[in-house]
Amino acid sequence: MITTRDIAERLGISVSTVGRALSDDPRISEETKFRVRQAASEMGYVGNRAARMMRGASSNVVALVIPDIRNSFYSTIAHELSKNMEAEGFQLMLSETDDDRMVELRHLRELSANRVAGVIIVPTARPHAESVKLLKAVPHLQLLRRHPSLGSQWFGVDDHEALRRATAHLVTLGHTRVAYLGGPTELPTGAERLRGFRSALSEGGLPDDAGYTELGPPSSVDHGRQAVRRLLKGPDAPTALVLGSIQLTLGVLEELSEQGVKVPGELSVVGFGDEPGFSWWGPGLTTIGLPIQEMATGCALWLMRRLKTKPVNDGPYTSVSPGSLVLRGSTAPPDGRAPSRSV
Amino acid sequence: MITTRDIAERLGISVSTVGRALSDDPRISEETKFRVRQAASEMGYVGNRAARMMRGASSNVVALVIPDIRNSFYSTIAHELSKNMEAEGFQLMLSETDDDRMVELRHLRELSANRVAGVIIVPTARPHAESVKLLKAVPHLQLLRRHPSLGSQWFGVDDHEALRRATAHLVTLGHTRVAYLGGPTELPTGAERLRGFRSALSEGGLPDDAGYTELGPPSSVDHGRQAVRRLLKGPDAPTALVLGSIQLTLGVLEELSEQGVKVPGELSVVGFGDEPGFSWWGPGLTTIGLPIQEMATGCALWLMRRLKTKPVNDGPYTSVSPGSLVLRGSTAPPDGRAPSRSV
DNA sequence: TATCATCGTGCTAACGTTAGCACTGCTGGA
DNA sequence: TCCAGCAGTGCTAACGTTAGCACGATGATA
Repeated sequence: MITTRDIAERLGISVSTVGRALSDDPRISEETKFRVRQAASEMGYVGNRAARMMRGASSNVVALVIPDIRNSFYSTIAHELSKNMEAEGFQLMLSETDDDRMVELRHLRELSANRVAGVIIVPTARPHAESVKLLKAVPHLQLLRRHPSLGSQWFGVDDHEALRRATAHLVTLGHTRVAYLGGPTELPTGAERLRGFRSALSEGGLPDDAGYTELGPPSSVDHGRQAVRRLLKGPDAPTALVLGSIQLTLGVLEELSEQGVKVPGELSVVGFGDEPGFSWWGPGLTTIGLPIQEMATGCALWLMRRLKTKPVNDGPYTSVSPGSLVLRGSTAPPDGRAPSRSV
Repeated sequence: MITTRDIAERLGISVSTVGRALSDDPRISEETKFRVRQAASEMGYVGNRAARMMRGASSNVVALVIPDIRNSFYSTIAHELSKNMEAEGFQLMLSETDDDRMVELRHLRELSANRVAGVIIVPTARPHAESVKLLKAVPHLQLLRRHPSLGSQWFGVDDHEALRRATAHLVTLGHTRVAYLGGPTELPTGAERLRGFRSALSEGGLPDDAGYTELGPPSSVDHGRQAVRRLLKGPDAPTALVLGSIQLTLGVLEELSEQGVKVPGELSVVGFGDEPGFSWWGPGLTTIGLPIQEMATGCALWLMRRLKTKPVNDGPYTSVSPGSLVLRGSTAPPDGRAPSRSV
């Protein structure tokens, strides 16, 4: 690897001059700068950020810690972040936790060792104590999920309100046997979504738990398939279903397609998220749309500002986006008056 | 930030001893090791990889340079890589080029400055000369696309064969007006896929270009929609369509759904890739399945081995996976004898 | 008793870069 | 004529870690 020293020796000048020329220091004459740049380019010099960091410069790497990049929700987040940060000269480190707190911890250790400038994290349900410690030493931001021990910088969705609206839509249509399939209440988002679901039921004068609630691993397509199979069994099967996770929605849609369940005739469905394919699924999936891009851009801007300016305004910051109900064909009154169609 | 020096001072020993204790050097007594580890843990010491790198250690970061992480093909790749590398103690840096060679160059500059240990890249059509230079200074691996100047380490799909088979399937069904919609021939993959398409037509005794070929930006869902709109206009519209990119496929499916085109009655369709949703689109999309996981794992293993062992076996290496045709309901003979259904 | 290997530890230099200070000529004002 | 000021450059130290060498103490061997 070529160093400033190599350039200095070749030009017969000092390393200081080379360094200053390369950083466009006004004290260096234009002629010297030109010669240095010329030589640097010819010799293929690339500055060593590790060395620069040793002199106190901060890294230009921001880490994104998420459960699974294959979840298109997170890949959209990653894309938006990457785009915004590239413009500011930052690079993105990607760490997948698979919702495993020990994997999360291992990643955070590595990220700390690499002295990343900042971390955007979708934390696991109960982060390890050491993870908390490591995160606290770095500017960080929680995304979607929120764990009290990780501070109050948080960007997320109003999960309660989103699920409340989705469920209210079904209740208004006249459904009384409404099921919910979502993530475990161990996750703050899971708890909030379930709460929203129940609020809507209560407001509609329905019992807030009639045994139509299935909770489980939120990132498992397979679990979605199995759970919906269980829900639809039996004489008192629900006439409507609200979902609380993208991956579960994918599984449910696959299963309903395969079983040929008539939607919305036999079952009305409200999905979670708005993936490519949701619009052409059966009669079109009514779903809870999430402002992913806006959130990601918000995160990026917040963190960039936080990293550029000294830690001035590090007070609590939360940004809550509402989510919106996208109405398509998969919801109708329970008696099936609306056109019903097998999927 | 806590350093080995802080630990040394607190324990009244030298930094050398601390360093050795932390790296489990056999020369240090167990008692000292214990005290050092204790102190390090208490004080929240995290080794500084930048400093370690200055002493010649290599970084533990591998970069993945791709057009767009939202493309689920690439997110699957990223996931598999990340998983495999985490197990070996490596971290993943994510760089999106958006198929822009200048963005690609900027990323490669940053990656070089950060002294990444290796790079896995899906190169743009014509990488910048400086990009080539930068890549050559680092162990790297081309994925999917292959540019001659970037060396001969390459993992990819047999695009020619995949498209040939897909097209042959349609020709065998009796289609004579078969259209292709894919990426530009500027991209090696685009060229190969088009060649495969034409091979199948020739083998079936059909003219290998009857004006049913549309090439364009392969990552643009919108372009897919527009292109299929153009293709279906006019009296001699094709009766079958083969696709050569995932994003284009997504666009085409959306457009066909919206326009209510009968598939496979009016048009038989073979998609590219196998996304969630392809199975429930209309009658089920017949599509070209890609061995994404296998490829990603192959890449990861190759690069890990390359990074662990000294640059011994750096000869040309290519791995070609075939791809497989997934038969579903979207293809049928052109006269529409098969059950036709509007999507 | 003298010599020597062994164990555990300390000192120092080096990695590449940058910031502070020092130095050399030169110009211009007193 | 002398000195202040300035432009342009060089020297040196420092960042945190690690490897090479050196050192003192202990126990074993001749």
